[in-house]
Amino acid sequence: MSRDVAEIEAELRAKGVQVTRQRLAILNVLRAATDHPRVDDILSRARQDDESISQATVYRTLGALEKVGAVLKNDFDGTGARYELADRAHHDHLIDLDTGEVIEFHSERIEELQAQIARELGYEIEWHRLELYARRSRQKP
Amino acid sequence: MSRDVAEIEAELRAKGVQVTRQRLAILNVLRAATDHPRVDDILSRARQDDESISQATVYRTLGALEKVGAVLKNDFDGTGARYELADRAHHDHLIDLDTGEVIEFHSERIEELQAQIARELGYEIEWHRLELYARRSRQKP
DNA sequence: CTAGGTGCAAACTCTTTGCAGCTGA
DNA sequence: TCAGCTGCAAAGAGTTTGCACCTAG
Repeated sequence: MSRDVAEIEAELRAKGVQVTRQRLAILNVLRAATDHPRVDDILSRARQDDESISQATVYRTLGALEKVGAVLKNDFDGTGARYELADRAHHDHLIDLDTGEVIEFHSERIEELQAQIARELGYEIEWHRLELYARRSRQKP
Repeated sequence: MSRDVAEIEAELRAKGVQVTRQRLAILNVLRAATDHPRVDDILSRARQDDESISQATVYRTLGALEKVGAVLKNDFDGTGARYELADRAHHDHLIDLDTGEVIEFHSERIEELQAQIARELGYEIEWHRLELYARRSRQKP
């Protein structure tokens, strides 16, 4: 998976989304990120590329990219949005309560159970959010 | 489950939490609620009981109650916190994207799978959040 | 009596928006 | 060219906090 930015760029154009210098800088930041950066992090990282980019543009760009499904928005700790590129397979998150580290995982079985539960309630899932807040297990001391 | 407010009150006292007139009003609001009210809703409902209660008190009370595990905080749509009494068995939420209605459900199988996944990653779950955003299934038309 | 709670209003954080100028296709 | 994007600064929405007074236990 994990497309490179040129590919993402082409897809955005195909969807009629303008790809500007600023948007490219933001996409590059997300492409390079191994964490799930917050808006301010994205802004400061993008500024290393493009000195003049503004906070408003970052918000507007992330909003636009989210709308076309190019990025995913999260808010693990309720202190503001965190973003990631939506270019890989679907996954959920486990958040290390001590370090804040975010680990991605996927369980087809859980996905199926969710769909089944929704179906039984008369619903079809549009999307879902599963976050596990956890601590490292104690190893034998 | 579903304890009445007098019981909750006693437990709070046992935990060293002062139970004031205002806190009681808020607990009664949550006890009576069938939805997952936002802070402003809780404030206005509580004011029917106690005219003078302030917004700051609602925020501080909900914070205090959450800290001792008496209430649960949610934020389904990212537009602010919603609260519910933590007096029933654990459950997750399905949010109707068209009506905003919140349906509670529980799956022991999903809980187990979550714990298993965490274990495999070397973690122990402290708590988790599972939200299904869904629409009513099409019936045969 | 007094540690802790309350009301009020100001302050804060995160996010959105109006506007005039800029720019990608 | 010109619809759409951008920077700036101001405005919003939700939440927190300092302070003087009040009150549960």
